[in-house]
Amino acid sequence: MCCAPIARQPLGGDETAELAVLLKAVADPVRLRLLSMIGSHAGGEACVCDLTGAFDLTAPTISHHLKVLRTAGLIGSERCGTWVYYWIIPDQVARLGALFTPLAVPAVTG
Amino acid sequence: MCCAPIARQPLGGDETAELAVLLKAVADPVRLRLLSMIGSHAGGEACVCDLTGAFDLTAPTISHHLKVLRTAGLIGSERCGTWVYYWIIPDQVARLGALFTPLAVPAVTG
DNA sequence: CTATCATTTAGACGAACGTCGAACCACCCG
DNA sequence: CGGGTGGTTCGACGTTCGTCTAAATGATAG
Repeated sequence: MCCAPIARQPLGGDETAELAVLLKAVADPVRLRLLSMIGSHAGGEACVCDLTGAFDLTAPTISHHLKVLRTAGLIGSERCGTWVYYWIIPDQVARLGALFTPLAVPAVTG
Repeated sequence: MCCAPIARQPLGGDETAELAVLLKAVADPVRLRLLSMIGSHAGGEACVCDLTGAFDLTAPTISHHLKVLRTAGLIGSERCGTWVYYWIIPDQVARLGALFTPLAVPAVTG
């Protein structure tokens, strides 16, 4: 599956189950915004301390959402002294984009 | 917002809330598969009777998932005599694809 | 070593979700 | 009009999710 065509050919149960895990990870306002903030951060890396301030949520909650994104393979993290930095993993994110692109153009009568 | 850039600029709370609704609609194996089946169907329209057989789920459950997709604006439906037909709404689906495409390429020290 | 700050883990609670069975509505056929 | 079939709506049940507080881990400063 190089481009994950949601259309053109019906997806099987296994594929959708795997992709749904990925989609569930981003199907939350906080996580979507976190992903956006990390992805748009200068240098490609963002510290947790930069992210926490943007929400009216407690630190453990932000940490929880970051863990979900990391478990899904969408972001990576590394501790650098006192602070922890996060970055986007482009390949996994690209799968999401490629999923719906073929559906944007209507199926030309099969 | 012409291309929904998840990266390049951090998304606001309102945008993410709206997009999360769209993502939640497809963040389910059954709905993702339904969307795929409808999108890949010859002629661009699929009858409910064609969809129900592919799952080990009851008809009400399939109907529920179709309603979620329709409420999200991802598919349209019409009754044609005895059967009900569903089709993809490309514009709304395209938003999902455009969301992650800019993130696929790493932020060039933006 | 102790104090302090940044982050994660653990446990608990209310809300939302996915599924089902039963009942209901819309249409076709005699 | 009455019966049968295809789909949907309703109400309920168990599970999962998002959030919190409290406590634990890791790292720097004194």
